[in-house]
Amino acid sequence: MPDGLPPRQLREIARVLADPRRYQILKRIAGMRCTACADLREEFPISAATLSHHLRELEASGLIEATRRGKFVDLVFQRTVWNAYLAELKKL
Amino acid sequence: MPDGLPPRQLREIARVLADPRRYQILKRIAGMRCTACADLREEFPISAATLSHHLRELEASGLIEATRRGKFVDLVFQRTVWNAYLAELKKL
DNA sequence: TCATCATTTAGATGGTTGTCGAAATATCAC
DNA sequence: GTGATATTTCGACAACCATCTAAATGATGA
Repeated sequence: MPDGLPPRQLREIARVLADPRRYQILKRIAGMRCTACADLREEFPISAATLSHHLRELEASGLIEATRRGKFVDLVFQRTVWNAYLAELKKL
Repeated sequence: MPDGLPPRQLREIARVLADPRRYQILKRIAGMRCTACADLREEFPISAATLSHHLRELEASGLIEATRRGKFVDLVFQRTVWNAYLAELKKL
């Protein structure tokens, strides 16, 4: 088992998780791989700018990875990071 | 196994956990039962008013219970709620 | 190149919240 | 009661943040 996440990242994740909409978006990405932001916009009543903002935060926290695929963006949940976060919370 | 926590409480917990100082305070309470706010004030450079504010939020989220004991306040970590929260996160 | 679609950036705004000092309340010791 | 100590409430302020619109960038296809 490698070391846990650095404190900085732990704080980032907790902060990112605090917004309900962002958490929903994360759940959706974790549930099925997303190939475009537009997929998400169909499910959440949110502007493109706001969605982009949330995705940037989620990526900065390490919970997702976003790679461009032509016009679209490929969003994949980083389960390893998620599990490391859960492991940290479990210590408490 | 009883039902999970209601969505409102899940959101509350996530929000409460997002503040680093509050998370530290929670860790301290979880680590050892606190019999006074003053115990915490010795460890964290924080005003009494701010500490009171954080404790109120922690209690409102259900993560701790606070009962008055004379001049002091007895703070106990609610591990059942914590475990329920972890169980919820684990679903993702 | 041009039109179009997907996404990001810039800038603004309204709401939330962590923080404090000061005043109020609660409880105990005398 | 009086005073001392512990905690809460009040009121205010600064910082942060989710959100939007509008404009810019990236990428495709004709």
